[in-house]
Amino acid sequence: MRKKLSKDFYQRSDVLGIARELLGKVLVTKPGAVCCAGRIVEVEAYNGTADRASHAWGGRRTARTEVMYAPGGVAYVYLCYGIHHLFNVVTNTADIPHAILIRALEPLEGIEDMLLRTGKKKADVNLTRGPGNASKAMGITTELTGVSLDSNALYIAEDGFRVADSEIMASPRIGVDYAGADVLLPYRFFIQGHPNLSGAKSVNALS
DNA sequence: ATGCCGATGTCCT
DNA sequence: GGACATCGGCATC
Repeated sequence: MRKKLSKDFYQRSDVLGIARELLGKVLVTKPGAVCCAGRIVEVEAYNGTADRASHAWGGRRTARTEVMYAPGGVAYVYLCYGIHHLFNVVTNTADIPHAILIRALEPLEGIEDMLLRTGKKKADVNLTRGPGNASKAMGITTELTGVSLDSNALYIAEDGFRVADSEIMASPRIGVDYAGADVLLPYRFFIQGHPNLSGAKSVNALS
């Protein structure tokens, strides 16, 4: 059985710990008549105003990023490169703009609908590999930004699946070369060896 | 297997 | 005008 994560889960201050705990949890959407579900296997933490890779670096605040300053437990979905809808989870309390990017999923339910939405012919590892692909497969668009994660249309649940600490790896984040020294921060977390992982398969630093 | 390129909304200089 | 939390296709090794 699935149990939705509570607001308390998201509103804690340790964004790195929350990111790690999201591995193995189940993301559920209902973009149409059919529920879709995928297990989270890769995430990246964005550590608020102090993090040069974050949209909220230096306290920046725009119409797009406003939702990052909301209390934790809502979705932050933004358009990347004008094309891809990237799904993030907002964490911490009001005015502390922490967020966690969901980068890859293992498809569990609604795979036929995922294929229709993505236009892919086969459910291979690319279906939900990478943040743009994962969001597209799950039917997540910028229309869902600001939506509470206790909504029936979009939530994250615990289903008893356990990820051992020894399976959890950390590495620098992907695609943030502009972030100065923060490029090197090991804020990407993933389940070791999982087939749906994005980025370089080979060299992945230990956590 | 690796690399370049185009698509293109939002934000920044 | 340029950069960007990306991806797939096509060219080349």
